[in-house]
Amino acid sequence: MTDSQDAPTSHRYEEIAAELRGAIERGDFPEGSRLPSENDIIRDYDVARNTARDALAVLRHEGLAIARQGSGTVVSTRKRIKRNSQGRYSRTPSKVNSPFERDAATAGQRGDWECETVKAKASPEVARRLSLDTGDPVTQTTYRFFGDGRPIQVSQSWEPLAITGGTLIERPEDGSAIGVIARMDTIGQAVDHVVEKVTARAASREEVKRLDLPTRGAYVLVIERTHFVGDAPVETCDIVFPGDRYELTYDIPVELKA
Amino acid sequence: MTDSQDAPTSHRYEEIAAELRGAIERGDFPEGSRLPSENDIIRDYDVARNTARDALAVLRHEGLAIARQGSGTVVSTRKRIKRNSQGRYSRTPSKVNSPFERDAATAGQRGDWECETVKAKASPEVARRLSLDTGDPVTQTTYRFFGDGRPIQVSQSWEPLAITGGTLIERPEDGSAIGVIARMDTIGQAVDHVVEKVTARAASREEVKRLDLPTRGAYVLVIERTHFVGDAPVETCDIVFPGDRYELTYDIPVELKA
DNA sequence: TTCTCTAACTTCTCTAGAGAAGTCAAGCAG
DNA sequence: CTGCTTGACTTCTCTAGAGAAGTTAGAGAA
Repeated sequence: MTDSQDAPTSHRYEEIAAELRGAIERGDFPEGSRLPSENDIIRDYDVARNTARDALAVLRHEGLAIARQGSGTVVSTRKRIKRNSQGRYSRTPSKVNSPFERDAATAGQRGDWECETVKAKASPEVARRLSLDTGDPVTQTTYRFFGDGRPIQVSQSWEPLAITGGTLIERPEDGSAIGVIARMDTIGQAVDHVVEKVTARAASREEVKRLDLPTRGAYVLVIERTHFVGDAPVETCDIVFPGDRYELTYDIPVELKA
Repeated sequence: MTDSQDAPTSHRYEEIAAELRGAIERGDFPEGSRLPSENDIIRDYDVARNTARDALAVLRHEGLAIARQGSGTVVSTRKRIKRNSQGRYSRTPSKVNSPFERDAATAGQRGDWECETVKAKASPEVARRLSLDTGDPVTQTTYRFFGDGRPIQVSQSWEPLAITGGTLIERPEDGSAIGVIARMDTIGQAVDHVVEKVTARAASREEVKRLDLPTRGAYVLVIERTHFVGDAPVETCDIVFPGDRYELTYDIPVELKA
């Protein structure tokens, strides 16, 4: 629930942040417009540079503003991209677009992506998630997704070569089947459930670069996803989103009365 | 995936943060132990106070450390509490403990909670989520959950009085049935699915207080949950977790071949 | 027109302080 | 032994600068 009527504090940087926040919510600064610069705030409020920076940092952290060195601090979009698990994991996916493209279209954005596949050896973490031994061969695919040209999602997927090696779908971009479930079906692996673990954490330096996030204080949503055939994992994947830009929806059925 | 081998930077505060992070990972500072104070860092690294603070801020933001004014900065626990949707929404829940208590027990913690119910009028947001009109009467219940005595989850739930008013389960703490589904069953409302929307955002000042979070840079995971009988919502709820302390798991079935 | 350079911005990093506010243990008064 | 005060810590807020690094619009050259 939104509780933006925060109590007043006696701290100068909070006061300035609250004033700017109010101005943004009132519409004085529409999306994409420039907020007062550090020097403007220093002059207008008669404070030191660090205090002005702290005020802007509050707004940045709330996801209300984005700062770019040399360019200024602008009001960011507050619309979240909705990612729905419902209909995402289907045997018969759409032939014309991917779940990601549909999510982007729902948010009024043009979806686009790039990917790269390499053969690698399973790290201890990947081995654990795929029930392999460390060092076992896997295909590792790195994706980057763009919304209207700006990166909004990165992910990395691993599949055991013991399962896909030598088949038509050894590389995710090969073959005509779209999506892990349809691809695995073509080699007789019938995925029957998918597990998604959701966490939030600070963005790593690598993610800051790849997702074009602010250098200080950015956080991300991470989905650690695994496709299963019975108890056997056949694919695992890390999906990383900018924390303030996404909304993940899960629709959970409740079993009927016994 | 963990990528803690971040590239070196030419920034002093990042260097200091990297050294301290390394020391923590090496085990030099076990969980709960005190990190060097600002004054220690000023002396040891010959930097200004703000630079020392920036270094500690990096670790705080990563969830590696927690600062308390007057007391010091200590290494925090990195174990996440696992919240599993699997088995959470059941017609026949355990009689002896709640899902929350089981989650806490799995993390080796003693679970405890407090709650308070009032009658209220639906806000526009609550009305939208419950398909009511703004101002319609609802019961509003506020919960706070504790793990080993420390607050680790707060939530607020709303139910339309039009459904529960005058029944035995008008207030969630009344009656013998535990959980929304079992309670609704006793008045003939058969919940058949639950929708959970997961987002991450900066913690509000209110949440900082109620969850005992650091005053700067804290973020939370939020689940916006609604119980449905067919298309009709019968309960909606906001659940707020400290962002770096939880892991949410969803198990999604995949329909068999048609 | 198109390209390049420059000057005037912007944010980011950092120094060197000061005082407020909170914590905590030691020692003292009862 | 119990309760209170005191003092030595701690982090937090803020001042008043400086230079580095990145961006951008406009002037002038080709």
